[in-house]
Amino acid sequence: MTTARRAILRALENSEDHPDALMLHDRAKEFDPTIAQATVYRTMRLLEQEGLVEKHDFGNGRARYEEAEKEQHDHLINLSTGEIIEFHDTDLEALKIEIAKRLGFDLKDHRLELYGVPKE
Amino acid sequence: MTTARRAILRALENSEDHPDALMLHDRAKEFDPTIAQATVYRTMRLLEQEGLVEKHDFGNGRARYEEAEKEQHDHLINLSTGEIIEFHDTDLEALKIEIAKRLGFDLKDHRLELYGVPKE
DNA sequence: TTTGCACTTGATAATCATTCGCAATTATGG
DNA sequence: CCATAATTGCGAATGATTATCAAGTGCAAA
Repeated sequence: MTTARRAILRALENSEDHPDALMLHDRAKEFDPTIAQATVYRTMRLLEQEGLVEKHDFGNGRARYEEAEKEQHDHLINLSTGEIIEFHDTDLEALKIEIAKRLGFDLKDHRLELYGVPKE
Repeated sequence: MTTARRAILRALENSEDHPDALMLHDRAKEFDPTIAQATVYRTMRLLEQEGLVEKHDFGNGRARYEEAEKEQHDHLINLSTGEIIEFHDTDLEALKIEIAKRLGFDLKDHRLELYGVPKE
């Protein structure tokens, strides 16, 4: 456990949005001003492998991260603002597993993103 | 409508898998040996904007394409082989729309990928 | 507390998919 | 056919991410 990693972890914990590597770098610099961008990438990869972080691609070319301990959820992206909304639906979870089973597979992972605009 | 575009379209029509830009380039060379990689990218971007092609990211760093006229479907990726299986589920479609509505959004687009391994 | 040493780091170069710039070529309307 | 606009091929540029490598750091054993 090093200074750099502590800084990145704190930056991540303080982030309610789903930051990308650049945002994390900026935020981590507050705790360790000399931290390098490469260290952020290395640490996020490490945390992802450890299962402590989830990496997402919301389609803007760079990966977004969030802590992984939370209960299972999916994302709705507000196309008007870019805001990311988390949601959970039990029926949906069950249906995903059911569909995979029907096709002859054990579901190992999945990814669902809804893209929408505010009603009316 | 140029030679290059005809070659790319034919390559795409002949592809049942979900080819990436490199695969399309190789296949299109069969019809137009001098075609450039950049032309494939340009053409795919064009076709996507026209709504004739769908672009997917199955998590291997490069985009995969498929014709867009087909009926709505999602994808299940076989983690053991990389094979991509298309499926459609009416309940799932309805549920996506319903969830977006519940959150106050009109669903404009969505992306669902299931990753699984063959049962037992 | 030192020391040893494996693990990290910062800086920078390398990679990989994709996009750009531009001169040369081709499609197309008249 | 001709003129103009659109498209191509090539190679360079881009942007996110990863690799390299010498220097620095955490930490367990002495």
